[in-house]
Amino acid sequence: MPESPESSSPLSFVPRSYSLPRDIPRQSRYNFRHLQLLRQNVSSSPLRVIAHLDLDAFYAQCEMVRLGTPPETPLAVQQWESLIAINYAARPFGITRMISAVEAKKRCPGLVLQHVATFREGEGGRWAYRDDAAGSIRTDKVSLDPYRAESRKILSVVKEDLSRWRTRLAGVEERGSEPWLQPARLEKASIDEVFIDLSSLVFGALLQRFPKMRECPTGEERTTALPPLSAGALEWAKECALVDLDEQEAEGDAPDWDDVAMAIGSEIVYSIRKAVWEKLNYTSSAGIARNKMIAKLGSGCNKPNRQTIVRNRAVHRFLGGFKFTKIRMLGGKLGDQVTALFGTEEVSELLKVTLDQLKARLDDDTASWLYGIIRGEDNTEVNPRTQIKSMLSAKSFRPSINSVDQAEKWLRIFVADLYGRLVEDGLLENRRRPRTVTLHCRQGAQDRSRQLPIPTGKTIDEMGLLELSKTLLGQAAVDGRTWPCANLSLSVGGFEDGVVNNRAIDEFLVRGDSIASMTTRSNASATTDESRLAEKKRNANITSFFKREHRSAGELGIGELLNVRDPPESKDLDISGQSVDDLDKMALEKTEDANFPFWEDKIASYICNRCEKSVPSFERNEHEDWHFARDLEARDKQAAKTSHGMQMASLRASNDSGKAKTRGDSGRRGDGKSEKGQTRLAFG
DNA sequence: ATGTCGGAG
DNA sequence: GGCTCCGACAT
Repeated sequence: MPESPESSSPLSFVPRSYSLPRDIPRQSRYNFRHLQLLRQNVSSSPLRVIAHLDLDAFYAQCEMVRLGTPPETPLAVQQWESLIAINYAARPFGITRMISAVEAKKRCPGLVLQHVATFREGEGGRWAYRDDAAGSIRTDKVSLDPYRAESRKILSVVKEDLSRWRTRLAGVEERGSEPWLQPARLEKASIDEVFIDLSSLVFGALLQRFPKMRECPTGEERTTALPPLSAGALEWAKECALVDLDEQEAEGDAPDWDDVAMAIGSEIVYSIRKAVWEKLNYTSSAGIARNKMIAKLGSGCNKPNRQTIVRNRAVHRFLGGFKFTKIRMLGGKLGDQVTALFGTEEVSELLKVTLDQLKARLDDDTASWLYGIIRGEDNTEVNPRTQIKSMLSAKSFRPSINSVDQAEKWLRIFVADLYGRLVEDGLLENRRRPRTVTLHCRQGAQDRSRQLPIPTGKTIDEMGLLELSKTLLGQAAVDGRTWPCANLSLSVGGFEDGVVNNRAIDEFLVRGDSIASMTTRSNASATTDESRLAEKKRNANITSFFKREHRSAGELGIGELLNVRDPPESKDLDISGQSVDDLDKMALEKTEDANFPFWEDKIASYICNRCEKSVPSFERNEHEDWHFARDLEARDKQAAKTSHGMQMASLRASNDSGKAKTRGDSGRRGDGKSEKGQTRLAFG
């Protein structure tokens, strides 16, 4: 039952206190280099913290908010005679997605049934909520615009809260220059889901709350272990949705910094969910873990309105309890194939299969990926792409339609739909425009499509799009084989950015790039001299940025830049604990500039013994950290490869022969080609 | 560059 | 089941 995160029970999901060691210190598995990787959201960092945030029964909540129905009122969203979303109040009545509206009403007479908004033939291309929509399948087309609009609002609240965190953790006002603390990275995964890479914020919080962590050594010393934590250092609130630890781990054991990182991540996520609830009245669920795959599984574990933390020490037990078909990419034919090949759907069973056995039956890439993924390995990046790549407006016809005339009526509606969305996307401001328009139609099992370039230089308007789509329809219908048509759709794609001045782009590259993305890029394109050069250049830019920042920060006194202050939200969220004493004490310790992680004041250069390039000494730490990150990535490079193609290749190949093969150059290995079977991280 | 296919949410 | 969105591959 939806309720405010706050009202559910005060301060759930949030650790009660952090503290520094007071009993027997225990060596951390992590060192200062690992800590530094966190700063740039490097995906191979063993301290990484990823959140997956998922709105509960999203379409249903949108209607609850729009109609103002209370959380305890059962409500379902209807599309023609079927249901596409059911709120949590309705679920106890046995209402599921695949029963009919009539059946639902029988099971729960008090159910509020709200039909989705629709476009209607001859009504000016405007969607509306209509009482008679359910019976108007012949004249109406579903519109998801209201949900897209809510999705955008929610996303902006999430962003706002994340940026509030960054500001607080950075500890200085933004002054128009690059902040030293990277923003959290956000990936919109679908209309109701986002991934957030919280690593950089967690880094900021660690430095803020644990001054010891700022005493970052230089050079070889950077592999010095992080300060130890004592057994009672981290006390989780008892309501915390913590996944149980693996068998060989005990709650009584001293936590390590990855646990602290998760706790901080959880706190940030809690504050985001709270903001979304308070500002927009939506409840959400979340998973917090070291990568996207686990975070995503976690967010589904305690719905609705709960967040689930999967600590690194809990990953194996957590995953062991799942069917592997729940893992992304294994929900389809690849999953079926694996099930058939190994006679099980359980992760715990599949864990017994060796890598070689997997490789005997799947192509190498798929086998390695599968081997890693069921062991909790997933280094895929949180991809900040926010830009839509294509837009599609479609309608299924039952019964089918039979003429160009009928089809053209729908084209008008498609065009109105797409045009409205293009405007939202920035068409009018000339920020973005599509290059192509495509028409698809289906006749029986036969799919066909026709595509045309959108004339460049001319403004795109509804008339123009309609003309193009009519042309396409004409092309598709020449042989008459398109009728009867069961499905028609129009899409635009190949978006290009409008005119932006070059200086802005330049600046964006410098500002937006991180060591993480540089590393990724260099993996993607086998490292050429050019790319190496480009990397170095960016690296230099980043370094010089920090030097700049150092100087301006120097005016304030370096102590201020990273000064200790109250943990954000500490009052609201009751985190504090006794750690304040420790923090105060540590704050008094004078921190030397040389101890700061990101800069040094030397001018000489040295030759890196890894890549044999000359590197200015002041870049040495970054440079070595960069190699370190690459080494980590190289270890599970296979796992990091995404897999859509692998699936297809593997499936296709397995249809031909017994064993799947990778084709083309997709099997190319990077320079980290690494030993077979050596895909696990040393940490985690 | 265009068309086809299939996966996922 | 309908509606999107995406990416790989073939041509």
